[in-house]
Amino acid sequence: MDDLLALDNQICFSLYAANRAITARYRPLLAELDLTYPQYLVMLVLWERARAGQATRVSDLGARLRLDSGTLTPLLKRLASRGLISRERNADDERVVTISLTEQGANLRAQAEQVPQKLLCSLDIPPARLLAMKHELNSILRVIEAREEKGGSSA
Amino acid sequence: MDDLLALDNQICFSLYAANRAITARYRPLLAELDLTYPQYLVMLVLWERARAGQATRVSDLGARLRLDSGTLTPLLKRLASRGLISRERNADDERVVTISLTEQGANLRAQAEQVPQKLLCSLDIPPARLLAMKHELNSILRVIEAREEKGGSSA
DNA sequence: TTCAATTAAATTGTGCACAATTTACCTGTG
DNA sequence: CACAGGTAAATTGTGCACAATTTAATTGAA
Repeated sequence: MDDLLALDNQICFSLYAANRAITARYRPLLAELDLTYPQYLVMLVLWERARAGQATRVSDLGARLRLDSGTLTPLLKRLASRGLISRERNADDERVVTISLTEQGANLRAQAEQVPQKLLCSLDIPPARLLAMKHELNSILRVIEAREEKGGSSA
Repeated sequence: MDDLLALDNQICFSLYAANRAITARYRPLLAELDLTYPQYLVMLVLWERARAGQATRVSDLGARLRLDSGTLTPLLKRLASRGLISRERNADDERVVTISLTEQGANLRAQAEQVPQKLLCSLDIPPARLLAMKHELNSILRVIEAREEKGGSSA
């Protein structure tokens, strides 16, 4: 049975299933913050950049999370309507929208700090193993994204 | 810098990004078959079970792909409207819907056979490495799903 | 200066995911 | 038989992803 088409032989299915399973593990933890998983990722970037004193544009979030404005614009509007962030057109370049944390949004970080630890407990997998896996995934991601620039489907 | 909240320290983000990157690699290949990625997964299960002479219910697809009827019902309706599958209520248990391949759906397998090979080329990553990764992902998936049954967020 | 080309974000439209509810049907017990 | 309890799929509603187009602003030549 060396069937390349068998579901169990698709790496991508393992990735797809594992991703959804882990996201499902996050869900109850993030529900306490009233955030979805993509919203949580956006907040992580914003907290990080705020600490570094960097302003954040929609396109910065897009570059970091590999998401386009079609995904981000409505997501950011929802975060804004909840009072966690503000969205402002730049004065010197009206095309650009700058995203800033409100005080409430900045304060949410304290609660979020417990999420990674809780998730690790909830997974109950040796952290070293998760770390190794993360490196492997990142390295694969780099390969894929490198090829993307060269437009390339090989053969 | 041991900040657990840093985006780069979230395993889940690597998983999320890698999953989307690989799915994006599939997209042009599957577009030739006029299938989305989840539709492709459903077809894989159907081809596999048809070969084994097994009938397939909506819930079988759900169990295999970890998807519920909320996702599957509309997806299956789209496949049916394209003539790739048929959906029929069971005679002896009217709650159950059996999914069968049409001739057209069965024939599509021939074209799909080239997809895994093309994807491997397009990724240009040593297959052994992908295989190792798949095993690791599956093993993590098993741990998560085992805990799920016991309801369990640890501590 | 003028206007074609670019750029940033928003909009539109399709298709997942998934929670929650609903509908229809089956099964077992009294 | 009646009917409570459970099961299978469908429906409803929200929120991503992402392709494709649009809007508005900026830049850079000729």
